Amino acid sequence: MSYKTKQSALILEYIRQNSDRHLTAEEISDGLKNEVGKTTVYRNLDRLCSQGVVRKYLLTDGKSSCYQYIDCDGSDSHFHLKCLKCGRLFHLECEHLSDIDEHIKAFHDFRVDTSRTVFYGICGQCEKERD
Amino acid sequence: MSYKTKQSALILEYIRQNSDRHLTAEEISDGLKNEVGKTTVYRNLDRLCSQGVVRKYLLTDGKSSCYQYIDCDGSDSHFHLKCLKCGRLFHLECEHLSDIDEHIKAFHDFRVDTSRTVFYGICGQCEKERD
DNA sequence: CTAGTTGCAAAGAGTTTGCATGGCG
DNA sequence: CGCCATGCAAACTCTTTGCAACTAG
Repeated sequence: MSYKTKQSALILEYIRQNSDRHLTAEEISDGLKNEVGKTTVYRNLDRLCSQGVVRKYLLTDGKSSCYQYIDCDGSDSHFHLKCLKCGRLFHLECEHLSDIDEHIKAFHDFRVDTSRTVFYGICGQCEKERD
Repeated sequence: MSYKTKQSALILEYIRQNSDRHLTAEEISDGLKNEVGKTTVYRNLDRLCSQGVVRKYLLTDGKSSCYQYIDCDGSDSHFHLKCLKCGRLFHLECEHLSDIDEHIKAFHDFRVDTSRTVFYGICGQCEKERD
């Protein structure tokens, strides 16, 4: 039902090695110069996305979609922090925050999808390096 | 530096009256049928956006941008809840959550921009009407 | 051999830009 | 009257689709 091709292996390897960043389809295609066509990148990302291996995001300011490999996910309730400046994505796992979604469910009658929810802001490093 | 035209007034009025929803440029253009061109909608939204009157969002699943009038914002720290099903946006103001950003700042070295951050999920009403 | 995969080219969708016209102040 | 705003059409960008060639199993 699914073949292992050179291209799909390259794509998966690439997003895995860059799992700390959001990647656009173009960045992936460029990162694998001349080895994988852009169409194939899109199709592979789609498949990986529906398999739950990759997550698709949309930038708040930009135009194109971003994709990111999911290391550690599943039933875990954890949020993401996305730096608007450097673009890095941080995993946020913390006792103090683990019950946010439960609280919102109980008191605000809203079931939060933590995997879709991203906190946007500025990370500590960028804050220091402000220019 | 900026004229009041019939069109810009119509656009502002429309998004104000729909400040509980995210609107696409097309919805606004359609809502004002034959009265404002789509180009003008885009240009007005851009201007309102840079003036801080309107906020631009990108759907997590969709393709087009959404815009929303900002009623009550500024220094206030409050989050938004966006229902992935009905598309409505809810304001989340709550003691229990008001210190989330402070906590993340203090313990996770990340300055959250609450105005940009949206919790995605399913609202109580849609949960009940599940079909 | 068969079915899934690739990649070019073309089609689509959303947004932006160029330019002549129109309207506010 | 001067300057900004409008809106059509065309350009652009990102993504998807059609189709023939290719390749893993």
